[in-house]
Amino acid sequence: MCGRFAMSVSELEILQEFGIEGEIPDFQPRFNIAPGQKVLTIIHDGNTKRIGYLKWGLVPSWAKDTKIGYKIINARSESAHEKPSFKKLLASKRCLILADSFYEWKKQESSKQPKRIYLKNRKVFAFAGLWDKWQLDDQQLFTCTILTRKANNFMGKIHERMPVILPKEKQDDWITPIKREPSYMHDFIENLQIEELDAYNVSDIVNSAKNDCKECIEPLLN
DNA sequence: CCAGACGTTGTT
DNA sequence: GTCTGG
DNA sequence: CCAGACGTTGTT
DNA sequence: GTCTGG
Repeated sequence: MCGRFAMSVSELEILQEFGIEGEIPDFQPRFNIAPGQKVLTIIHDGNTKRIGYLKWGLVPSWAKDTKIGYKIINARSESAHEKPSFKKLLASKRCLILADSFYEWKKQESSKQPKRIYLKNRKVFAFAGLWDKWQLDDQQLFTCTILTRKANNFMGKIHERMPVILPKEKQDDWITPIKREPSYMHDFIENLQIEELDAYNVSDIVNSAKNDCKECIEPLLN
């Protein structure tokens, strides 16, 4: 699963890495992003690639209220193409969710050790995400969820599952403004090459989402 | 047909 | 135990 | 994901 | 909105 991550690189690095023009409103590096918070994302609206924020935790357009969002922070990529809640989003509401690392808590006998996982090349990357727009009267809400898959060999040492990370050369493909068959997107994900990952232990200061500070991403000594 | 769920992870 | 907040 | 709250009525 | 269960 993926329930916490970081996006601590500079604005300039993001603009360059994802080929975006202009600037990012309210930009700030984040060290401890939790469900329910805004996350930096890129979509293609048919004309241009747009960078902006979505709230993490999917609230489908049909939801009667927004409470469901707290639960749908991930979507299983193995079955998303046949689930009523995700099928249509997979066809036409795909987004990049920007990150430079994510956290997993490895279970020990009686405790949990938080770990920071990042690309071996240490670059900023993109999770494969789905988004939706929810509306009721004059309220509207744009939300997203992170697709997951079975852990690869490396991640398996830490956790059963892992987020879907898009290799750089597949990012534009993922957000192409063309409607795709859900099963096509399922195969697309299944055939992705999983990036080389690395990990280190971090302080349990990261446990509390109130601590959005640099110490969260620093290697734990001893 | 209508009613009711629609999700994930981890744990039991 | 379950829900909310971060 | 984890942490922390979770309730009412009446009185101050 | 769309799918499943009855």
